[in-house]
Amino acid sequence: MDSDGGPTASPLVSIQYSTAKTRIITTALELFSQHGIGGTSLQMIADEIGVTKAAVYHQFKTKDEIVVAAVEVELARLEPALDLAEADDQRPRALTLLLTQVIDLAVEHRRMVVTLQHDPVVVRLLAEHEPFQLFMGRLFHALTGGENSAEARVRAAMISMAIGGAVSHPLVAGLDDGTLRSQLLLLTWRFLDLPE
Amino acid sequence: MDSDGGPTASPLVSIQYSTAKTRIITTALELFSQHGIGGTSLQMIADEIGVTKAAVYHQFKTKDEIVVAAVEVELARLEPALDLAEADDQRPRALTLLLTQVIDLAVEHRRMVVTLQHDPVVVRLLAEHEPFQLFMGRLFHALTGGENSAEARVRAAMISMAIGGAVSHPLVAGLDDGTLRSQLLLLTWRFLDLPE
DNA sequence: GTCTATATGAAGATAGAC
DNA sequence: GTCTATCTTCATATAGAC
Repeated sequence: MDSDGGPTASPLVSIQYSTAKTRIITTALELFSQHGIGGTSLQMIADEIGVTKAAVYHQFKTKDEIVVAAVEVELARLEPALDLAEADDQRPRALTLLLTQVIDLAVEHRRMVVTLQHDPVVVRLLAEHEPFQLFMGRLFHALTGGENSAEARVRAAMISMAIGGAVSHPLVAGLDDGTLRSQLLLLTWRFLDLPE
Repeated sequence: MDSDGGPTASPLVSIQYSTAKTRIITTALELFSQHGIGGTSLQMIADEIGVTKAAVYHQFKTKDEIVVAAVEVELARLEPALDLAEADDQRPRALTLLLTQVIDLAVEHRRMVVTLQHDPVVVRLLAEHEPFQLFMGRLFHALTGGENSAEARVRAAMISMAIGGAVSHPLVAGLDDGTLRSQLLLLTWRFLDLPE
């Protein structure tokens, strides 16, 4: 698991992978969301695809590299919404836009979100991998509107955890996507005092 | 890791453990919060205490049993507050009481909360271990006030994840306990429209 | 309650052939 | 791009002595 110098840097922009790499990433994401990252072995990924471990290692030198690529693919989904929010100079509207997208994506990818937000391996990679740092910085800047008070920080932390955490909570497991989305929008707007 | 029939049932009331067991549980909790459960081996626990793996196995037959005991110890901290909330027939006051305690405990045990709320192993045990199920049922009944609408469910999920998730969020890592606690109280009250 | 010693399996990772 | 074969390390777990 631990490589010497950590994963090599790569930008957080939609990269084109070979079909073999793409199959591994897709499979890995599926398994990560089911078993967590620590609970997913390269053997499991290989078995699911129907190849050997060695074939997987031919595409990615370490497990960390697979995790980075997988997290990158998922995070990249937020990028268009983030770009839009940053381009908008009217604060409430930009925030509304961003959160709508975030909630849509979170609901759509329910099972994945908990891994991305809380898995210890992802947390470590987020801390080590500079492109992730920059991206999270942009995201939270957009969320706080540049404010840096204790209240702004706690509010941003709460709202991102509330959305990301709620979608995979047992209490809402029975709700269909539409209901969950509209309730999340409603309650998020109320929490942030945004115009509805 | 996987035992045949799952961990044996045991009630969620403060149980007295032998000093040897207590030492293992305390050490395990510390290591779990640092490395996650999957990232903590019995060897690490044994080394930290200064005994051998076999000595640990003498106290707990499987790793799952250690995890159950550890989670039980942490969850049990919420029990007095939950008892009080259930005994109170005035809804807003009971909820206020419960949440104040929850926030206090979450802030005090910041690093532990993320593991308890999101580690895949804990999630599995919560689903398998009946005493946990009952306890979480009580907790969410108290949170929703018995209401069962989609809005009540999403609100309860959001608020528990917002509190539990925010305390270990990088954005608030620099805040001292007092500041974090008061901001969480403020924002939680506002979110739930409770009297301040 | 703690130890030594050991069984068994699976993990991450590599070498080299096809 | 995939394979077989192999290496190393470490995990959970057990047996039996002190």
